Amino acid sequence: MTDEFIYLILEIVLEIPKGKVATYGQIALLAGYPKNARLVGKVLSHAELFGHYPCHRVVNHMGKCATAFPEQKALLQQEGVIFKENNCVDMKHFQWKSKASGN
DNA sequence: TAAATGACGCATG
DNA sequence: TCATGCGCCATTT
Repeated sequence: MTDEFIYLILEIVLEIPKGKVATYGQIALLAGYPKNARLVGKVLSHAELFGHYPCHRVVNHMGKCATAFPEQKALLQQEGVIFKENNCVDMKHFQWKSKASGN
C-alpha cells in the first residue's frame, strides 16, 4: 500500500464527528478504494503509531466493534453512541453520513 | 512466485 | 441482525 493511502484514510477518519460511526467500506469508498476495506482496517490497526486518531469510530458493516479491538465499544459509548444487547451499534441512527457519500 | 492471512463487504436464506 | 459462501486486495511467510 502507499503512504498516500494511509494518510487518506486517516484524514477521513478525522472527519468522523463525535457520536457517529463509519464503516471500513465507506471509508475505503471515500478514499477511492471501495474494494480495499480490509486495507483500511490494516491502516487503523497501527494508526495510533502515526498519531492519535479516532479509530474507535470505525466499525464493520454490522456496526460491530473491530474483531481485535473490543475497547472501541466503551469508547463509542463515551461518545454518546448507543450499543444494543448484541454489541451492535444502531447503524440507522449512528452511521456517519459523509457529504462525499452523495457525490 | 505461490499460498496463507486479515480491525472487511455483499448476496442469500 | 445472524449464518454461510464468495470476492477483494495488500502484506507476510
